[in-house]
Amino acid sequence: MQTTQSLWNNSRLNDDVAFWLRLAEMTVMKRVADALRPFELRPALYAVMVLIEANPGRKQHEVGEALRVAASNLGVLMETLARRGLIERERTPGDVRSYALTLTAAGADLLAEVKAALDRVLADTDRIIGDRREPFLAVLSDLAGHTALAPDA
Amino acid sequence: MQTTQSLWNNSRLNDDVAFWLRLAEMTVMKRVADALRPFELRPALYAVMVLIEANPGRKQHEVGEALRVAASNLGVLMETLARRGLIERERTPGDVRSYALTLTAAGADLLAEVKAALDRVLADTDRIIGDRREPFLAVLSDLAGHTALAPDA
DNA sequence: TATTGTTATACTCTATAACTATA
DNA sequence: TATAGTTATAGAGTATAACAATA
Repeated sequence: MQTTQSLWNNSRLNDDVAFWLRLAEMTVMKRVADALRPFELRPALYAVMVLIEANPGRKQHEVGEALRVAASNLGVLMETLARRGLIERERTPGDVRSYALTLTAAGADLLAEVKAALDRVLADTDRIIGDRREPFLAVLSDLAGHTALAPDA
Repeated sequence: MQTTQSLWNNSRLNDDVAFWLRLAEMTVMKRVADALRPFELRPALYAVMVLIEANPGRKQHEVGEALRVAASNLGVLMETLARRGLIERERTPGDVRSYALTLTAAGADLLAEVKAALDRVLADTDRIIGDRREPFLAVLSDLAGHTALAPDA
């Protein structure tokens, strides 16, 4: 049955970057979400943990900017991770309003496990991408506005 | 301020296709959603209309498969479009259970307007992608499993 | 038995506004 | 005045299961 094939071939969507971007993102993120589920983590929570691990002591709104998560939504994510004992929030000395975010030992341990599990899933997508990885990432970064990589100088 | 830059550079996410895919998709689809809002359409509704226009008479579950939208959710979308008089659902002669989907004249008129508005937005992303368009679309298609393009022969 | 489509419900992520407290 | 973070609420999309009607 090649029903869906002809549907796409007849459609303007076949040439539409936006919707192929959407389909590809859905497919990949679904795999990521499935890999995270056994750890009771969702993509947003995992991304927060990775960023905190790589940048300990950062403030909440800094993590939010990097991940494009609104401050209001990030607060809930942080509360979830803190309540599970995976991250720690300490008031910064300089500014009492903000937190310094770090992973707890339990958080670091869990993250190591998660990364291993996720690597198996992402290895699959890496294989699909093959040697097109670098130019592909470049386009994605450009489309994302690469504000997270190269802010207006 | 280059706060977010260092956050990404220190992070494993910097090399992670899944999350760059997510950021790029969010950025582009936000523009699409903004362009559709004046017409009181959402991305999912627009995609349905385009697919019906290009493939008149198709059944509901066929459109759902092409767009990767579950039948349960697609029914609501169709009801929305039908109630606005943008699509028409006629029972197929061969199978009383299924619908033959077509755009109404009003639906076709609206879609033409929407496409013009959307072209202006997508032209912007096209400019960013430049001559990398073809290989970029190829990777996206591969990641999406290209089941919508080349079903198991 | 399998398929087409519907209904209901829950979950995830995002967006917005109003708010407190501090700088 | 501006910033850091919280709370509440709404919206869009997805996922699942149970269901009726038909093939």
